[in-house]
Amino acid sequence: MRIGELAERTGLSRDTLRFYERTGLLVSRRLPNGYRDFPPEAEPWLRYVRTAQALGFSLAEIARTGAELSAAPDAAERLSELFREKIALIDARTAELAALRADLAGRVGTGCPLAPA
Amino acid sequence: MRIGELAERTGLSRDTLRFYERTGLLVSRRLPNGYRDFPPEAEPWLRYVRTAQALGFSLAEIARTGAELSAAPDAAERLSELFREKIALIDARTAELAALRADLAGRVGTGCPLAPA
DNA sequence: CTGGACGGTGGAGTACTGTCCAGGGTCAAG
DNA sequence: CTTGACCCTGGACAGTACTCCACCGTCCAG
Repeated sequence: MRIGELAERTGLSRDTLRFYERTGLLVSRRLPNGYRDFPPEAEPWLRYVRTAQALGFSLAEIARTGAELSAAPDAAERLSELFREKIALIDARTAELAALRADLAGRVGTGCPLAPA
Repeated sequence: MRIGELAERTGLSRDTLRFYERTGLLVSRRLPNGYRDFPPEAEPWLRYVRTAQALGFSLAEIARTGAELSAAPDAAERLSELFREKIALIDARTAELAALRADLAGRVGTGCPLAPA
């Protein structure tokens, strides 16, 4: 698939996709005319990238696990493992948010809401 | 309180505090010798800044609400309101994370974990 | 065979959030 | 009066994640 189609499917700009390729986050073959040719997996991969990014990972970190992944013989199992790690991270993040929420809720309506918790 | 003390109390660097002041996130008086003199409220305020930052607000946005706040006659009530807004945001964020978690959990162990959800 | 959509490259620029440094002033203790 | 801890300023630099641009090639429809 060429860059325009991938851009439309993922909602990312062409420039962003080229940028991702430069940083190793995305790979492509080249067509005889020099155009990039992305595999169909690029689309779900980019969805995953968004997820990881939303969890606070930098593009460099995501690229690193991506590279590690394509080198692994048991890629599917490794990826499942990554997903489990991300789930644990989400649970931790959720707990942090709950604590923050409790802290803020406790301050609502106090005379001096900026006082130390 | 001088910058060194505030830095130590908040765990931020002096440079970061000066940077925050430049961007309007923090205000200070000056001592006769030119040293910054921060009010005691600076410390809880910076804790609040951290919270807002963790929720994804940019420093500029935080500075804006801060300025608005100190201009408001009913500062305490306005701040309580801000807290309630942040709580709503936390709830939304938590829901997003739950959806993300469900998505990932559904993909764990599938033969092709990168396939569209 | 020309126009327009699409693709390529290299490089500059942007916004944000700091971090570091040189050069210099302030102040209290010894 | 010197030393050391602390403070000041202005400005350069860094990392992240894009975004935009000029200039050029490719390809297909009419």
